[in-house]
Amino acid sequence: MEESGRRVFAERLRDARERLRGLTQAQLAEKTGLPSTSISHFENPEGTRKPSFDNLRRLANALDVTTDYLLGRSNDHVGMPVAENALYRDVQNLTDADREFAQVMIKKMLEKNQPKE
Amino acid sequence: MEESGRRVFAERLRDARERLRGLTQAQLAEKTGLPSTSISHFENPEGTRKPSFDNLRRLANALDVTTDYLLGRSNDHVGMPVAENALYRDVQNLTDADREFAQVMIKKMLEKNQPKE
DNA sequence: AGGGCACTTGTCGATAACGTCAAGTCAACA
DNA sequence: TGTTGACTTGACGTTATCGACAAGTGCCCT
Repeated sequence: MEESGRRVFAERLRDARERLRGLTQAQLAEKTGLPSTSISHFENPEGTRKPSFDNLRRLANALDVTTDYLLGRSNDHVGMPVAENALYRDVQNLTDADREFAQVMIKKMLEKNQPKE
Repeated sequence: MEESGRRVFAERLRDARERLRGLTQAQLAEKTGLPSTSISHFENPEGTRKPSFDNLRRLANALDVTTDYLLGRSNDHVGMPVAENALYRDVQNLTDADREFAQVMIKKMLEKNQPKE
C-alpha cells in the first residue's frame, strides 16, 4: 500500500550516477562527502536505507538532477528526461542576455540537425 | 554541521501551504497523514526537525509542489510546464551530444554570473 | 597466480527524526 | 467572560539513518 519509492530511488540514483554522469561510487562519494558504502547501500534495490534530508540534497547536487527525479516524482505522467530538467532549471537563473544567447544557439543546433523540411 | 536548506524548507512549506493552497496545518496533516504538530515543527524556522524521505514525499504530494522547491533547489514550485517555453521545447529535440554541450555552456554562464553554490 | 578496483553486505554505537501527548499562546467571537 | 480554532513548544520513548568498519564477491590485467 505504502509504496515509499525506495526502490525507484535506488534505481534512479544508480542510473544517474552511471548513465548520466559516468561516475563510480567512489567518485560520487567524493563529490558528496559521503562514504562510498553509503552510496552502495542507497543503490541496493532490496535495501532499506533511505537518504536523509541533507544526503538527498547532496546527491542531487552532485549529480545535478532534481530531487523529484531521484524520488520518482518527476516523470510520472510526462516522461521528462533528467538532463532537460536540470537544464531548464539552470536556464531560469540566467541573465536575460545570456538566456537569449542560449536560445539562439540552441536554435542553430536544431537547424544543423534538421537541414530541411 | 551546516544545515543549508533547513530554514528555506520551513519557509517554503509554510508558504506553499498558506499562500499556494490556502490550507491550515490540520488540513495539510489530514492530506499527508502526518500529525499536525509535525507540520508545525517543520514550519518553525528555528526548529531542528528535517523531514524524512517519506515525509518529504508526502508533503510535496499533498501540496502538489516539487520537492526541489521545498528544498530550496528550485525557485519554481511547478514541475515543468511545457507550455510557452520555446527553449524547453527546442532542447527536447536536440541530439544527446548537443544537449550535453548546451548544458555545459549554460552552466558556465551561470557560474560567471554567480560565483559558486 | 596475484593484486587492484568496483562494489556488496552486514554489524556497531551514536545521532536524528519519528508519533504522541500535554500544556501553552493568541486572536476571534458570542 | 468563556470558548473555540489555529498554532507553538517541549518532552517522552521508539525507530531509522548515520558514518565507520570488516569481510566479502567478481572481474580485469600483468
